[in-house]
Amino acid sequence: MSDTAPSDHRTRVAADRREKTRARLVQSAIPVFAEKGVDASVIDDVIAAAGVSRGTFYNYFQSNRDLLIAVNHQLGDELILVVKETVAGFPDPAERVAAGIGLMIQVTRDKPLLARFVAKCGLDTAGPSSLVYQYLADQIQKGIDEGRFLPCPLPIALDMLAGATLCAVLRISQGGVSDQHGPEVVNMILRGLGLNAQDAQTLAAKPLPHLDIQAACSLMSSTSQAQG
Amino acid sequence: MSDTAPSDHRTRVAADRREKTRARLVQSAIPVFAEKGVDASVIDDVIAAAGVSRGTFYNYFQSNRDLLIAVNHQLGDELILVVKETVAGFPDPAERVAAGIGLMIQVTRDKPLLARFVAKCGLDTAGPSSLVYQYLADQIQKGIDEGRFLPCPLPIALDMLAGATLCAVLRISQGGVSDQHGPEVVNMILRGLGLNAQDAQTLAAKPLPHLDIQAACSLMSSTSQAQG
Amino acid sequence: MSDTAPSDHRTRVAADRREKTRARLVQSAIPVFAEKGVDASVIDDVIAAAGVSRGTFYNYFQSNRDLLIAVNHQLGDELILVVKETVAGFPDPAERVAAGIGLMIQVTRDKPLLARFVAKCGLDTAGPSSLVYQYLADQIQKGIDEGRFLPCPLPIALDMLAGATLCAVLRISQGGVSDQHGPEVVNMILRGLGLNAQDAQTLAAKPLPHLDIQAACSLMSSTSQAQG
Amino acid sequence: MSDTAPSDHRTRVAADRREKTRARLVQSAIPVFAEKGVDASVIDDVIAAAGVSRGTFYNYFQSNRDLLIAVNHQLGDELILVVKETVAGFPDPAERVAAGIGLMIQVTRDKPLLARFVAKCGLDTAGPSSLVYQYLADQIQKGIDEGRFLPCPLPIALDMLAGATLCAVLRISQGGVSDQHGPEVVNMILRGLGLNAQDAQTLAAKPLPHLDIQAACSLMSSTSQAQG
DNA sequence: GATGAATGAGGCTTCATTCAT
DNA sequence: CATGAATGAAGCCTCATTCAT
Repeated sequence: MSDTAPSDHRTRVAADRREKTRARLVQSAIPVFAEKGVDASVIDDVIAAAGVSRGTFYNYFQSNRDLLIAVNHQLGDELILVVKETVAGFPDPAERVAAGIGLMIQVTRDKPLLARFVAKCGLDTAGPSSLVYQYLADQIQKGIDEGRFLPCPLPIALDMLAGATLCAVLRISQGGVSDQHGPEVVNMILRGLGLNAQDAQTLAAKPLPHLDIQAACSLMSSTSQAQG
Repeated sequence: MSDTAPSDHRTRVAADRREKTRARLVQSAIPVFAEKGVDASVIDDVIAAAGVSRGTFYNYFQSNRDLLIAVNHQLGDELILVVKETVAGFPDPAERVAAGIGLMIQVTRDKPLLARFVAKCGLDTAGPSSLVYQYLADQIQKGIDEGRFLPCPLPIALDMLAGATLCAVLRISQGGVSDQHGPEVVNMILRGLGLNAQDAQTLAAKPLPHLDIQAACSLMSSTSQAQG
Repeated sequence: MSDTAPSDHRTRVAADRREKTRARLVQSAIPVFAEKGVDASVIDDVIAAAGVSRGTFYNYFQSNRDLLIAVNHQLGDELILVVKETVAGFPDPAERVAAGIGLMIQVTRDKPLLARFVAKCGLDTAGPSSLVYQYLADQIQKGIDEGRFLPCPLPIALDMLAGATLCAVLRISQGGVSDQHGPEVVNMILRGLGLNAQDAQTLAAKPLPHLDIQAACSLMSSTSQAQG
Repeated sequence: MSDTAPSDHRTRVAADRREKTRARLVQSAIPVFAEKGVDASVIDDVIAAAGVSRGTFYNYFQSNRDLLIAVNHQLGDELILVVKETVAGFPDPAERVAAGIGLMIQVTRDKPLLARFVAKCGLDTAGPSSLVYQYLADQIQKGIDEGRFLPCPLPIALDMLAGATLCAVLRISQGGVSDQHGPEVVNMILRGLGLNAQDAQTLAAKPLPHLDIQAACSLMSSTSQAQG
């Protein structure tokens, strides 16, 4: 009967198991990178946290660096995707940017572990090849085209935006910032992009749309667990 | 006794030699940190470059970290001091900030080694305790008080400024940026701080004052040597 | 019962498949041993080449070593058997030895893979227990008894013979030897065994009988394939 | 006073220490290679035997292989040199070869450790670049030129000679050979090279000259110690 | 029988640091 | 003070072997 495709069954079961173990490793890696940084020796901690053997790690990742890339992909790209969808409804590119940055900062406020991860790994991680850069570049270009932002070379706008956000997250990860931190950062960035003070203020102060992060990001559950 | 004088002499000679060896070590460390980053294994390369023995290194620095701190102190603080003096003549705080950031970016353009060092070590290094942060905070506060900048929490302004500048330097360290890169960055930062577009543009476009960096920074000679 | 026949059939089919998989493994192992040597890590390469899973390997061989033994058996013993048959027609033991060694060297010339295998594994493999030693001992003893060879302790003759041949094969495996290499080696060995220079020369120069190696050795096909 | 050249003194003391440690490592390595073979993992045993730390090993040798090369150099080249001198007095190249091989075999009989080393590492070790090959090639060529040996390609003579000797040593290392083993091997080799049976027999039977091996070979003491 | 994920012992290598000279 | 050999903890990585499916 069900003997028809035993190899198919076995194959699928194996693939499932593989995927699960891989996910366990990636998830376990986040707090470790968050604590020790990009260049640290990480494998021992990760396999301990994931509860797998040393050898198993090397069945999935060739190195430290490989693992970091996987984590970045999952964290970074999943995050940007959900933010992107959430702000897609806004017709004004300036508002999309404002809400996008605001949401990013909000998420890191809610998930201290994530904040620390970004603080430790952000620069090495969020290189120009990442989705974040791609997406932001698009938005800024549109904003310039539509006359919302003042014309300027994209890289410079991106750097300002990314740099300011990164430093903000860094500060958040060290604790003790007010609820207004996010909006203030957004405000300043918008002015930098060329909005007048009034518009920047107004956009930055708008309530953020709801972000269903659990639904979108496989890794978020663990990050909140790990830090309450 | 008659021992006083010769002993003094010997002491002074010894102190001189001590200082020289220490300087050699610090200088040799810069390219190594610039190439390998903050967390890398560094001592072997440094002592090789400085031409001293392993043991000697530990006569001057207790550890890796110690050395990095020394390098940062020398590079960062010396740099900020000379910039500070150079821009002290401007009565307008906005212009002081503009010229200051412009000069910083200019220096990293002229000294690729320095750019790489900042790119690799900047975040770890230029913490809020550094002179840079102290000085900038002052300037921004004054700018706000004098109505040149829009009011905002200092940390946020500092983060934007530092983040944008750091990312700019990072980009410079990777090469291929135009001569207008610095001014554009300054322009955007000034707008972020609250200048209107016209003023920001004007200030950012002003020619930078001359910076006699050789005179001020003991380490600059080596950095330029190493990179032509 | 009526179960007898189908079960027999199934059994036979299963046994066939077993034998086939085992042969695939042994064959795949030859180039790996030839390249990496006796002590190297081998299993991964072998199962990859054979296209079977890790687990399957252990259904056939208990260990690395087991596999090597199987390969040796197949390669060594099959080879000696066909050589033995081929030279069985010669009445003169000296001629049997001459032709035997000549054929061995010829085969390694034609099959570089085999040469490399012998070069890497020969000493470990061709111990005194192997068929080769058994057979050669017989022949030499007969040669002594018939007065063709000078009397001497068998082990010494065997060592000289095996050592000279092994080194010759090693050299062949490194390439660049002339067609006369085999005959010259045989010539020298025969002299060592006690033939006079003239007889040695004559026997060594005789054309070798044809050896139908494909017919006799299950593994030869693959070895030639692998090396063209 | 003696303070004139303190650095010279220090330097020499250090160099002495270095040389001693290196020698300890090389010596300790011989029995390990002899027991475990060329390809084995050897470092742990060697450092244990030498009583140095893991790190120290890497101060002297980059790898397993490096160490083997050093051992070979010391053992092989020192041995060939002393043998060479010992037989230099004989005017007849055939006698030089006979005595040389005889001495080699004798030494391995007297030093079981050495025999086992050669047995395990000989083929990998005594490549054509070694002094042994160089020296033997010279002798054989001279023998041919003087008409003592029959003309033949040098590589073939070398291979026969080396192969036969190597196998003889292998057998010796397994124990239980008679005192006549050496002479018999020499006898057969000489015949192979083209001496007539009578001359070969006579030369092989001659008593060997005395070899003061302790005096010549720095490592011999330890090898005999280690094996009584 | 076949599969392949998981294992973990075993070996390798680096490098900050110490210390006798 | 300078030297540089020695240290050894700390990480890295491989691969023969097991075992649930």
